[in-house]
Amino acid sequence: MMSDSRVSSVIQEWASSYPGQVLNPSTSNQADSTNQLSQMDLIQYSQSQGLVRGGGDDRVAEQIMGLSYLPYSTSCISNTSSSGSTNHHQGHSSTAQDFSSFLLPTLRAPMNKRSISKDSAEYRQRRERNNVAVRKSRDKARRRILLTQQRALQLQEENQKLQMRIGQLTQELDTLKHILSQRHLHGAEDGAAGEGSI
Amino acid sequence: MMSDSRVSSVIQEWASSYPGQVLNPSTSNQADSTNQLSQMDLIQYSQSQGLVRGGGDDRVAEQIMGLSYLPYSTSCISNTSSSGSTNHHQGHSSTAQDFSSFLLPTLRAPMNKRSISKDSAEYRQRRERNNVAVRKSRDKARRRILLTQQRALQLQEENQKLQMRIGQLTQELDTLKHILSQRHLHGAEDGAAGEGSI
DNA sequence: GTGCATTGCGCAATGT
DNA sequence: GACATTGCGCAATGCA
Repeated sequence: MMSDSRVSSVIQEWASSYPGQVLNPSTSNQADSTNQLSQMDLIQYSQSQGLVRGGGDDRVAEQIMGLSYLPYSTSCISNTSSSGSTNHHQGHSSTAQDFSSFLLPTLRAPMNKRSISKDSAEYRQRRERNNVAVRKSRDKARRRILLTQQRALQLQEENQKLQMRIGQLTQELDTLKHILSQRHLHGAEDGAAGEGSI
Repeated sequence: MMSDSRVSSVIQEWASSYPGQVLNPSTSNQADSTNQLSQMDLIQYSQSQGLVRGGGDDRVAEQIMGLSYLPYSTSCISNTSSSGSTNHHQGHSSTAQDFSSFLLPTLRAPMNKRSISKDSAEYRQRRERNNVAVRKSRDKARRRILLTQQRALQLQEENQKLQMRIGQLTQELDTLKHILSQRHLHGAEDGAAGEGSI
Protein backbone atom coordinates (compact mmCIF):
# COMPACT_ATOMS: atom_id res chain seq x y z
CA MET A 1 0.00 0.00 0.00
CA MET A 2 1.08 3.55 0.32
CA SER A 3 3.79 3.29 2.84
CA ASP A 4 4.50 6.93 2.61
CA SER A 5 7.33 7.52 4.99
CA ARG A 6 6.38 11.13 5.26
CA VAL A 7 3.02 10.32 6.57
CA SER A 8 4.07 8.03 9.29
CA SER A 9 6.74 10.39 10.46
CA VAL A 10 4.36 13.21 10.94
CA ILE A 11 1.83 11.07 12.64
CA GLN A 12 4.57 9.85 14.84
CA GLU A 13 5.38 13.37 15.81
CA TRP A 14 1.79 14.19 16.25
CA ALA A 15 1.35 11.31 18.59
CA SER A 16 4.17 12.51 20.74
CA SER A 17 2.18 15.61 21.43
CA TYR A 18 -0.29 13.62 23.38
CA PRO A 19 1.56 12.13 26.30
CA GLY A 20 -1.60 10.44 27.38
CA GLN A 21 -2.39 6.97 26.17
CA VAL A 22 -2.26 8.00 22.65
CA LEU A 23 0.17 5.77 20.95
CA ASN A 24 -0.42 2.22 20.21
CA PRO A 25 2.98 0.78 19.48
CA SER A 26 1.55 -2.20 17.70
CA THR A 27 0.49 -0.11 14.79
CA SER A 28 3.82 1.25 13.76
CA ASN A 29 4.81 -1.59 11.52
CA GLN A 30 1.58 -1.79 9.70
CA ALA A 31 1.54 -0.49 6.21
CA ASP A 32 -0.76 2.41 6.80
CA SER A 33 -0.07 3.82 10.16
CA THR A 34 -3.27 4.14 12.01
CA ASN A 35 -2.61 5.46 15.42
CA GLN A 36 -5.09 5.78 18.13
CA LEU A 37 -6.52 9.19 18.31
CA SER A 38 -8.70 8.53 21.28
CA GLN A 39 -10.80 11.03 22.99
CA MET A 40 -7.81 12.77 24.42
CA ASP A 41 -7.96 15.17 21.60
CA LEU A 42 -11.30 16.49 22.44
CA ILE A 43 -11.15 16.53 26.14
CA GLN A 44 -8.81 19.31 26.80
CA TYR A 45 -10.45 21.81 24.59
CA SER A 46 -14.06 21.00 24.72
CA GLN A 47 -14.22 21.25 28.41
CA SER A 48 -13.18 24.30 30.27
CA GLN A 49 -12.55 26.28 27.20
CA GLY A 50 -14.95 28.82 26.03
CA LEU A 51 -17.22 26.92 23.75
CA VAL A 52 -19.30 25.19 26.26
CA ARG A 53 -19.00 27.98 28.66
CA GLY A 54 -22.31 29.13 29.91
CA GLY A 55 -23.36 32.71 29.98
CA GLY A 56 -21.03 35.61 30.23
CA ASP A 57 -21.32 36.15 33.91
CA ASP A 58 -18.39 33.92 34.61
CA ARG A 59 -16.20 36.23 32.67
CA VAL A 60 -17.33 39.21 34.63
CA ALA A 61 -16.76 37.48 37.86
CA GLU A 62 -13.30 36.50 36.87
CA GLN A 63 -12.48 39.94 35.82
CA ILE A 64 -13.64 41.60 38.94
CA MET A 65 -11.42 39.43 40.95
CA GLY A 66 -8.09 40.76 40.06
CA LEU A 67 -8.84 44.26 39.25
CA SER A 68 -7.90 46.07 42.30
CA TYR A 69 -4.34 45.42 41.84
CA LEU A 70 -2.80 48.69 41.20
CA PRO A 71 -2.46 48.98 37.53
CA TYR A 72 0.26 51.46 37.25
CA SER A 73 3.11 52.06 39.55
CA THR A 74 3.99 48.53 40.20
CA SER A 75 5.65 46.34 37.74
CA CYS A 76 7.19 49.33 36.21
CA ILE A 77 10.11 48.48 38.24
CA SER A 78 12.86 46.10 38.72
CA ASN A 79 12.02 43.91 35.91
CA THR A 80 15.37 43.69 34.26
CA SER A 81 14.13 40.29 33.47
CA SER A 82 17.03 38.38 32.17
CA SER A 83 14.78 36.27 30.09
CA GLY A 84 13.21 39.11 28.28
CA SER A 85 13.83 37.06 25.22
CA THR A 86 11.16 37.86 22.75
CA ASN A 87 9.88 40.91 24.46
CA HIS A 88 9.72 43.65 21.98
CA HIS A 89 8.09 46.64 23.49
CA GLN A 90 10.40 47.06 26.38
CA GLY A 91 13.70 47.57 24.85
CA HIS A 92 14.16 50.71 26.84
CA SER A 93 13.24 49.03 30.04
CA SER A 94 16.84 49.03 31.04
CA THR A 95 16.39 52.56 32.20
CA ALA A 96 13.34 51.73 34.23
CA GLN A 97 13.46 52.76 37.81
CA ASP A 98 11.54 52.12 40.91
CA PHE A 99 8.88 54.74 41.36
CA SER A 100 7.25 52.93 44.17
CA SER A 101 8.87 55.20 46.69
CA PHE A 102 6.83 58.02 45.29
CA LEU A 103 3.57 56.33 45.68
CA LEU A 104 1.32 57.06 48.57
CA PRO A 105 0.41 54.13 50.72
CA THR A 106 -3.17 54.48 49.69
CA LEU A 107 -2.19 54.08 46.16
CA ARG A 108 -0.29 50.98 46.63
CA ALA A 109 -1.73 47.73 45.65
CA PRO A 110 -4.07 46.11 48.12
CA MET A 111 -1.31 43.61 48.57
CA ASN A 112 -3.00 42.49 51.73
CA LYS A 113 -2.43 38.89 50.98
CA ARG A 114 0.83 37.92 52.48
CA SER A 115 2.31 41.10 51.24
CA ILE A 116 2.74 40.04 47.72
CA SER A 117 4.27 43.31 46.91
CA LYS A 118 4.95 43.51 43.29
CA ASP A 119 8.19 45.16 44.03
CA SER A 120 9.70 42.21 45.71
CA ALA A 121 12.34 40.43 43.81
CA GLU A 122 10.52 37.29 44.71
CA TYR A 123 7.44 38.51 42.94
CA ARG A 124 9.36 39.45 39.87
CA GLN A 125 11.04 36.15 39.92
CA ARG A 126 7.81 34.28 40.10
CA ARG A 127 6.36 36.37 37.35
CA GLU A 128 9.30 35.73 35.16
CA ARG A 129 9.14 32.03 35.79
CA ASN A 130 5.50 32.03 34.91
CA ASN A 131 6.10 34.00 31.78
CA VAL A 132 8.59 31.42 30.70
CA ALA A 133 6.16 28.65 31.48
CA VAL A 134 3.46 30.40 29.56
CA ARG A 135 5.60 30.81 26.52
CA LYS A 136 6.57 27.20 26.69
CA SER A 137 3.03 26.04 27.09
CA ARG A 138 1.85 28.10 24.20
CA ASP A 139 4.58 26.90 21.95
CA LYS A 140 3.55 23.42 22.80
CA ALA A 141 -0.05 24.16 22.05
CA ARG A 142 0.84 25.69 18.74
CA ARG A 143 2.86 22.68 17.80
CA ARG A 144 0.07 20.39 18.81
CA ILE A 145 -2.44 22.23 16.72
CA LEU A 146 -0.19 22.23 13.74
CA LEU A 147 0.41 18.55 14.02
CA THR A 148 -3.26 17.86 14.30
CA GLN A 149 -3.88 19.79 11.14
CA GLN A 150 -1.17 17.99 9.29
CA ARG A 151 -2.46 14.74 10.56
CA ALA A 152 -5.94 15.54 9.35
CA LEU A 153 -4.57 16.35 5.95
CA GLN A 154 -2.66 13.15 5.73
CA LEU A 155 -5.48 11.06 6.98
CA GLN A 156 -7.57 12.55 4.29
CA GLU A 157 -5.06 11.77 1.63
CA GLU A 158 -4.78 8.28 2.91
CA ASN A 159 -8.50 8.02 2.87
CA GLN A 160 -8.72 8.94 -0.74
CA LYS A 161 -6.17 6.37 -1.65
CA LEU A 162 -7.96 3.74 0.32
CA GLN A 163 -11.17 4.57 -1.37
CA MET A 164 -9.56 4.33 -4.71
CA ARG A 165 -8.17 1.00 -3.76
CA ILE A 166 -11.59 -0.16 -2.74
CA GLY A 167 -12.89 0.94 -6.07
CA GLN A 168 -10.28 -1.14 -7.84
CA LEU A 169 -10.90 -4.18 -5.75
CA THR A 170 -14.61 -3.91 -6.15
CA GLN A 171 -14.37 -3.67 -9.86
CA GLU A 172 -11.99 -6.55 -10.07
CA LEU A 173 -14.27 -8.56 -7.90
CA ASP A 174 -17.23 -7.79 -10.07
CA THR A 175 -15.33 -8.91 -13.10
CA LEU A 176 -14.39 -12.19 -11.54
CA LYS A 177 -17.88 -12.73 -10.32
CA HIS A 178 -19.16 -12.09 -13.76
CA ILE A 179 -16.74 -14.53 -15.23
CA LEU A 180 -17.66 -17.11 -12.69
CA SER A 181 -21.34 -16.69 -13.33
CA GLN A 182 -20.73 -16.99 -17.02
CA ARG A 183 -18.91 -20.22 -16.55
CA HIS A 184 -21.53 -21.36 -14.18
CA LEU A 185 -24.16 -20.82 -16.81
CA HIS A 186 -22.34 -22.18 -19.79
CA GLY A 187 -20.27 -24.68 -18.02
CA ALA A 188 -16.53 -24.67 -18.46
CA GLU A 189 -15.82 -22.84 -21.63
CA ASP A 190 -12.27 -22.04 -20.85
CA GLY A 191 -11.96 -18.30 -20.56
CA ALA A 192 -9.15 -16.95 -18.48
CA ALA A 193 -10.18 -13.42 -19.27
CA GLY A 194 -10.10 -10.74 -16.61
CA GLU A 195 -7.60 -12.53 -14.40
CA GLY A 196 -4.89 -9.97 -14.59
CA SER A 197 -6.35 -7.42 -16.88
CA ILE A 198 -8.04 -5.33 -14.23
CA MET B 1 -20.14 3.50 17.93
CA MET B 2 -20.22 6.35 15.63
CA SER B 3 -22.67 6.51 12.91
CA ASP B 4 -21.65 7.67 9.54
CA SER B 5 -24.21 10.37 9.51
CA ARG B 6 -22.53 12.09 12.38
CA VAL B 7 -19.25 11.94 10.63
CA SER B 8 -20.36 13.72 7.59
CA SER B 9 -22.14 16.34 9.59
CA VAL B 10 -19.07 17.21 11.54
CA ILE B 11 -16.92 17.26 8.52
CA GLN B 12 -19.47 19.50 6.99
CA GLU B 13 -19.19 21.84 9.90
CA TRP B 14 -15.48 21.63 9.86
CA ALA B 15 -15.42 22.55 6.24
CA SER B 16 -17.40 25.64 6.94
CA SER B 17 -14.59 26.81 9.13
CA TYR B 18 -12.39 27.07 6.15
CA PRO B 19 -14.04 29.53 3.88
CA GLY B 20 -11.27 29.15 1.38
CA GLN B 21 -11.54 26.70 -1.42
CA VAL B 22 -11.87 23.80 0.83
CA LEU B 23 -14.34 21.72 -0.97
CA ASN B 24 -13.51 20.18 -4.23
CA PRO B 25 -16.55 18.56 -5.71
CA SER B 26 -14.61 16.88 -8.47
CA THR B 27 -13.08 14.33 -6.18
CA SER B 28 -16.22 13.09 -4.58
CA ASN B 29 -16.95 10.46 -7.12
CA GLN B 30 -16.40 7.68 -4.70
CA ALA B 31 -18.94 6.58 -2.22
CA ASP B 32 -17.84 8.00 1.07
CA SER B 33 -17.70 11.69 1.58
CA THR B 34 -14.17 12.83 1.22
CA ASN B 35 -13.69 16.49 1.40
CA GLN B 36 -10.65 18.26 0.26
CA LEU B 37 -8.51 19.47 3.02
CA SER B 38 -5.97 21.16 0.88
CA GLN B 39 -3.21 23.30 2.11
CA MET B 40 -5.62 25.82 3.42
CA ASP B 41 -5.43 24.13 6.72
CA LEU B 42 -1.89 24.96 7.31
CA ILE B 43 -1.98 28.37 5.94
CA GLN B 44 -4.23 30.74 7.63
CA TYR B 45 -7.79 31.35 8.19
CA SER B 46 -9.70 34.41 7.61
CA GLN B 47 -13.16 35.45 6.98
CA SER B 48 -15.59 35.79 9.69
CA GLN B 49 -18.60 33.84 10.57
CA GLY B 50 -20.86 35.41 13.08
CA LEU B 51 -20.76 33.29 16.14
CA VAL B 52 -23.58 32.91 18.46
CA ARG B 53 -21.99 34.80 21.24
CA GLY B 54 -22.06 38.15 19.59
CA GLY B 55 -23.55 40.18 22.39
CA GLY B 56 -20.98 42.21 24.20
CA ASP B 57 -23.45 43.45 26.69
CA ASP B 58 -22.95 40.57 29.03
CA ARG B 59 -19.51 41.68 29.83
CA VAL B 60 -19.37 44.85 31.73
CA ALA B 61 -17.06 44.74 34.65
CA GLU B 62 -14.18 43.43 32.70
CA GLN B 63 -12.80 46.77 31.96
CA ILE B 64 -12.54 47.77 35.52
CA MET B 65 -9.24 46.17 35.39
CA GLY B 66 -8.26 48.47 32.67
CA LEU B 67 -4.64 48.76 32.03
CA SER B 68 -3.02 45.91 33.41
CA TYR B 69 0.53 46.03 33.66
CA LEU B 70 2.28 48.89 32.14
CA PRO B 71 5.11 47.52 30.24
CA TYR B 72 7.72 48.50 32.70
CA SER B 73 8.83 51.96 31.95
CA THR B 74 6.81 53.35 29.21
CA SER B 75 3.28 54.42 29.60
CA CYS B 76 3.65 54.51 33.31
CA ILE B 77 2.43 57.97 33.06
CA SER B 78 -0.36 59.97 31.72
CA ASN B 79 -3.26 58.19 33.00
CA THR B 80 -4.48 58.97 36.40
CA SER B 81 -6.88 56.18 36.30
CA SER B 82 -7.27 52.58 35.76
CA SER B 83 -9.56 53.63 33.07
CA GLY B 84 -12.97 52.97 34.23
CA SER B 85 -14.24 51.36 31.17
CA THR B 86 -17.15 52.65 29.30
CA ASN B 87 -19.64 53.18 31.93
CA HIS B 88 -18.48 53.30 35.39
CA HIS B 89 -16.40 54.56 38.16
CA GLN B 90 -12.80 55.07 38.41
CA GLY B 91 -13.12 54.37 42.07
CA HIS B 92 -9.95 53.55 43.81
CA SER B 93 -7.97 55.21 41.20
CA SER B 94 -9.44 58.54 42.03
CA THR B 95 -6.58 59.15 44.37
CA ALA B 96 -4.10 58.34 41.74
CA GLN B 97 -1.65 61.03 41.00
CA ASP B 98 0.52 61.93 38.21
CA PHE B 99 3.93 60.55 38.84
CA SER B 100 5.16 61.67 35.55
CA SER B 101 6.84 64.59 37.18
CA PHE B 102 9.12 62.16 38.83
CA LEU B 103 9.98 60.40 35.72
CA LEU B 104 12.99 61.17 33.74
CA PRO B 105 12.22 62.36 30.29
CA THR B 106 13.71 59.23 28.91
CA LEU B 107 11.27 57.21 30.85
CA ARG B 108 8.19 58.91 29.68
CA ALA B 109 5.88 57.06 27.47
CA PRO B 110 6.53 57.44 23.82
CA MET B 111 3.01 58.66 23.42
CA ASN B 112 4.26 60.98 20.80
CA LYS B 113 1.88 59.61 18.27
CA ARG B 114 -1.06 61.91 18.18
CA SER B 115 -1.13 61.89 21.94
CA ILE B 116 -2.97 58.70 22.41
CA SER B 117 -3.70 59.42 25.99
CA LYS B 118 -5.17 56.48 27.66
CA ASP B 119 -7.68 58.67 29.36
CA SER B 120 -9.48 59.62 26.27
CA ALA B 121 -12.84 58.10 25.84
CA GLU B 122 -11.84 57.39 22.34
CA TYR B 123 -8.96 55.29 23.52
CA ARG B 124 -11.13 53.34 25.89
CA GLN B 125 -13.61 52.83 23.18
CA ARG B 126 -11.05 51.50 20.83
CA ARG B 127 -9.66 49.22 23.48
CA GLU B 128 -13.04 47.88 24.26
CA ARG B 129 -13.76 47.22 20.64
CA ASN B 130 -10.51 45.42 20.28
CA ASN B 131 -11.16 43.36 23.35
CA VAL B 132 -14.42 42.26 21.88
CA ALA B 133 -12.75 41.44 18.62
CA VAL B 134 -10.09 39.49 20.41
CA ARG B 135 -12.59 37.43 22.29
CA LYS B 136 -14.45 36.74 19.13
CA SER B 137 -11.35 35.78 17.28
CA ARG B 138 -10.25 33.45 20.00
CA ASP B 139 -13.58 31.78 20.23
CA LYS B 140 -13.39 31.21 16.57
CA ALA B 141 -9.93 29.78 16.83
CA ARG B 142 -10.98 27.45 19.59
CA ARG B 143 -13.87 26.25 17.53
CA ARG B 144 -11.65 25.70 14.58
CA ILE B 145 -9.19 23.68 16.55
CA LEU B 146 -11.89 21.60 18.06
CA LEU B 147 -13.35 20.92 14.68
CA THR B 148 -10.03 19.91 13.28
CA GLN B 149 -9.50 17.50 16.10
CA GLN B 150 -12.89 15.97 15.66
CA ARG B 151 -12.27 15.71 12.00
CA ALA B 152 -9.00 13.95 12.53
CA LEU B 153 -10.69 11.49 14.81
CA GLN B 154 -13.38 10.77 12.32
CA LEU B 155 -11.03 10.47 9.45
CA GLN B 156 -9.14 7.96 11.45
CA GLU B 157 -12.23 5.96 12.16
CA GLU B 158 -13.19 6.09 8.56
CA ASN B 159 -9.73 4.98 7.71
CA GLN B 160 -9.97 1.93 9.83
CA LYS B 161 -13.25 1.02 8.29
CA LEU B 162 -11.86 1.43 4.84
CA GLN B 163 -8.91 -0.74 5.65
CA MET B 164 -11.16 -3.37 6.99
CA ARG B 165 -13.23 -3.19 3.88
CA ILE B 166 -10.13 -3.58 1.80
CA GLY B 167 -9.24 -6.62 3.80
CA GLN B 168 -12.61 -8.13 3.10
CA LEU B 169 -12.51 -7.40 -0.56
CA THR B 170 -9.03 -8.73 -0.90
CA GLN B 171 -9.91 -11.94 0.77
CA GLU B 172 -13.00 -12.36 -1.28
CA LEU B 173 -11.01 -11.70 -4.37
CA ASP B 174 -8.45 -14.27 -3.42
CA THR B 175 -11.14 -16.79 -2.89
CA LEU B 176 -12.67 -16.17 -6.25
CA LYS B 177 -9.33 -16.27 -7.93
CA HIS B 178 -8.62 -19.52 -6.28
CA ILE B 179 -11.90 -20.91 -7.40
CA LEU B 180 -11.29 -19.74 -10.89
CA SER B 181 -7.89 -21.26 -11.02
CA GLN B 182 -9.30 -24.49 -9.75
CA ARG B 183 -11.85 -24.55 -12.46
CA HIS B 184 -9.29 -23.56 -14.93
CA LEU B 185 -7.25 -26.56 -14.02
CA HIS B 186 -9.99 -29.09 -13.68
CA GLY B 187 -12.44 -27.63 -16.03
CA ALA B 188 -15.98 -26.98 -14.90
CA GLU B 189 -16.55 -29.01 -11.80
CA ASP B 190 -19.46 -27.08 -10.51
CA GLY B 191 -18.44 -25.50 -7.30
CA ALA B 192 -20.22 -22.32 -6.37
CA ALA B 193 -18.29 -22.09 -3.15
CA GLY B 194 -16.98 -18.68 -2.25
CA GLU B 195 -19.67 -16.80 -4.11
CA GLY B 196 -21.50 -15.46 -1.15
CA SER B 197 -19.82 -17.16 1.71
CA ILE B 198 -17.17 -14.56 2.27
C1' DG C 1 3.37 24.22 50.30
C1' DT C 2 6.26 24.80 46.21
C1' DG C 3 6.64 24.87 41.34
C1' DC C 4 5.46 24.23 36.69
C1' DA C 5 1.40 23.96 33.42
C1' DT C 6 -2.97 25.81 31.61
C1' DT C 7 -6.08 29.10 30.49
C1' DG C 8 -8.88 33.48 30.13
C1' DC C 9 -8.03 38.14 29.59
C1' DG C 10 -6.56 42.77 28.19
C1' DC C 11 -2.95 45.44 25.67
C1' DA C 12 -0.50 46.70 21.66
C1' DA C 13 1.41 45.76 17.22
C1' DT C 14 0.23 44.25 12.96
C1' DG C 15 -2.56 42.36 9.22
C1' DT C 16 -6.62 42.79 6.15
C1' DG D 1 -10.77 53.55 9.86
C1' DA D 2 -12.83 49.25 11.61
C1' DC D 3 -12.26 44.67 12.59
C1' DA D 4 -9.16 40.38 12.79
C1' DT D 5 -4.91 38.06 14.35
C1' DT D 6 -1.20 37.32 17.13
C1' DG D 7 2.54 37.57 20.74
C1' DC D 8 2.97 38.83 25.34
C1' DG D 9 2.54 39.47 30.35
C1' DC D 10 -0.64 38.99 34.38
C1' DA D 11 -3.34 36.40 37.51
C1' DA D 12 -6.16 32.52 38.76
C1' DT D 13 -6.24 27.86 38.85
C1' DG D 14 -4.95 23.13 37.92
C1' DC D 15 -1.94 19.67 39.09
C1' DA D 16 1.89 16.78 40.66
